[in-house]
Amino acid sequence: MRAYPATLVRRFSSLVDLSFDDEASLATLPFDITSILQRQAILRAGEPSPTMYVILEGWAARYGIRANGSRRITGIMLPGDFCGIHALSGASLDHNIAALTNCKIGKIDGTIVADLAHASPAINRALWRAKLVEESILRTWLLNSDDAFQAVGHLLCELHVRACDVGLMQNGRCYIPLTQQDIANAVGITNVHTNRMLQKLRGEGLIEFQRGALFIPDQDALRKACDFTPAYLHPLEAA
Amino acid sequence: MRAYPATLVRRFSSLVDLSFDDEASLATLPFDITSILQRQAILRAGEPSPTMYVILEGWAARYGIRANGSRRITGIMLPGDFCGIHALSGASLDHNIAALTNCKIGKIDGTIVADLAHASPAINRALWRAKLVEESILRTWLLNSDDAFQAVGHLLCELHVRACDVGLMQNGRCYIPLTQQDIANAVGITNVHTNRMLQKLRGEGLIEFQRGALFIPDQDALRKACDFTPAYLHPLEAA
DNA sequence: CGCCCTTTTGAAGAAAATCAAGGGCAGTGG
DNA sequence: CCACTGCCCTTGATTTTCTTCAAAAGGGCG
Repeated sequence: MRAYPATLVRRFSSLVDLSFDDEASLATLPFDITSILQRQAILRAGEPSPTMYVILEGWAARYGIRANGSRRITGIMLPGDFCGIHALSGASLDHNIAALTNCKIGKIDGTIVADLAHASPAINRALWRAKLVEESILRTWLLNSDDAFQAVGHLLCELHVRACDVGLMQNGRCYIPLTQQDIANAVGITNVHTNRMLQKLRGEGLIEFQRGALFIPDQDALRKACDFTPAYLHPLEAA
Repeated sequence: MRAYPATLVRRFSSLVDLSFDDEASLATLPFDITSILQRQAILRAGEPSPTMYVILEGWAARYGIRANGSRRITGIMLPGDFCGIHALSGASLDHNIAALTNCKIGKIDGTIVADLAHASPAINRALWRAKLVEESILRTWLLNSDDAFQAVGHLLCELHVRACDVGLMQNGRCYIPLTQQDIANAVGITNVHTNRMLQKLRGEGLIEFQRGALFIPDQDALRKACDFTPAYLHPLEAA
């Protein structure tokens, strides 16, 4: 049995230096835990929910649907990631969020978070930084979207680092619960082409990736091949 | 001679309902006006500037440089747009910002903005919403990046709406100071292909676009062809 | 006029999509 | 225990989209 508030504290701690009071506020933040089954919706576009959500367990994805019905994933969410920061500003969501695996998510009253942010500069900063990291990830996806090989490798680098950050790594391996179709939807290519890029990455000895289990034999080599630098994921260290 | 603070008030008003006090605070916000020449840098990646900037006149672009030296524009900025919201959270910028035209920008002490946001819920919300609109634009670019024709048309729709919003329209025409190379860098295709997509858009009677002057004869037709809906640019109306 | 920058055009080649089919693996049910 | 099913991964052949390379045409400006 994990203490879920720790997920929240760990995430905030990775973004800012928290005071004892801040930690206490976060640790005692009241939230309802909801279970979501794999491939089910967490939030739908247009919902003006006054609630903030935190992923406590499992993986989720933000995605949009194109006119032709195809789907594009625009973000991956891991334990500790927020969704619904838009709730703080009363905006409505413009994309969908669905569970990639079975998930447990915490629902938090948005006004409580807003009050907390108002009371604590550090928590306010953390929320901004979390959003800025999301934005950096989006810009990075755009930057890499020109070269499928690089984009696939870069995505795996990103997910590897983020999974590692939240303790999802065992023996240098982590389980990435994305099908090749999911990766295709995230990178903006077809599943067939994704398969070929993965084979190329495997063929060059840059990754081992089977049944979701990702192992990166030589991190520097992969990062160099994919032009990946992790700084944008860690604003605290960078500053 | 324009009253530049009006630019700021107009922008905030488009994001939230401002009280008289809020308007007064914004209108009297002290900022230094700096002129930037076309194609010159406004901010460079890595600068941990404690300053917030507002575009007062002219157009600017956010961009990143890839390992191979090529450039990708990840955002266009018009008068009233902020850059340096990251300053509020002490983060450093992970991309570059350069002037597309001669610009006038206002430099504002980040701590003053932070204080203002702390004192006024509406201003705080406005800053969040501004960032959320930026994020929506990024997600939309990702969503459209699979089809060059649609992406080019969609970008023109976006810029048309945004230019209109800030009063840059005359007789249904607006001047968009992007070269075809710029559009190519924004959409993630080559300038040659951009040229052909523009010709296709012209050939289908969807746009008139010469020397930067954009006219859209039938807005519905273009929007339908490019799967464009402007809601994401106007969070206030949407809510 | 001559220069520079941008747009346009053409032809060839690379990258990725599409279409279609087969193969592996886990779960289900007889 | 085995056949069946569904989902995902893999492969091959073909077509489309986009890039690359190269060159010419157009406009603004000294």
